[in-house]
Amino acid sequence: MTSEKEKKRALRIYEILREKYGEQKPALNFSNPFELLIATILSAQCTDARVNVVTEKLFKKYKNPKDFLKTETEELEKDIFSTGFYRQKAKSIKACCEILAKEYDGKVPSNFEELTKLPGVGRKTASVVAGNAFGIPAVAVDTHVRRLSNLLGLADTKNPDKIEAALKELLPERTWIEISHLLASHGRAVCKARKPDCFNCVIYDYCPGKKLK
DNA sequence: CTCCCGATAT
DNA sequence: ATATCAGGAG
Repeated sequence: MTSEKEKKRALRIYEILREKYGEQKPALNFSNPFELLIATILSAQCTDARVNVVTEKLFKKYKNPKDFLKTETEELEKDIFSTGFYRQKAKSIKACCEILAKEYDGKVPSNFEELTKLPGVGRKTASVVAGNAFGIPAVAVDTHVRRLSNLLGLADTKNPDKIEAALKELLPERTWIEISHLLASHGRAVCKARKPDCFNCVIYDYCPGKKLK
């Protein structure tokens, strides 16, 4: 139940953000699909800035799934400690690498469904990898996208899967990968969770959830 | 719904 | 000192 008017409005929001923030690339540093996969797993409940600090050293030490498999879990836990949830993440990465090595010849699968089956990889992580490593249209719903989508009236639910569906319905496929980045960028820079800077918001006029006058 | 956990803003 | 931030699995 998506009217043309709503689609128009959503596209307008996209265009304004696109104008302000320009070409978007992931805030996570990576140089190949495997690195993006690992970085995105680490980014769960952790800022991208922190993940980048950790991966700078991490990717010098671990180049491929086998490198991770050669290492004791305890050592890996130390290497990723500051990203939080380090036991879970170390376990996920190990299990992930096991599968990549055995079933995918050490490569990262390039389709969404296969990605989702990997340990520690949910729809958000799978969308990030599919979109940014392989150019497959996908909408990654992280906490920023969730918050801004609701604030902007692009979605009315806390359920990430439904937000993803709503954004895909509202916006043309060519904008899918970018809209996640744009909403996240705007969420980090201006429409911050703790203290939204509505004064400096370029989409203020489109925002029913504005906090300041 | 609960557990997993450190970093940072206030 | 503590509230808030940031996803996935069971």
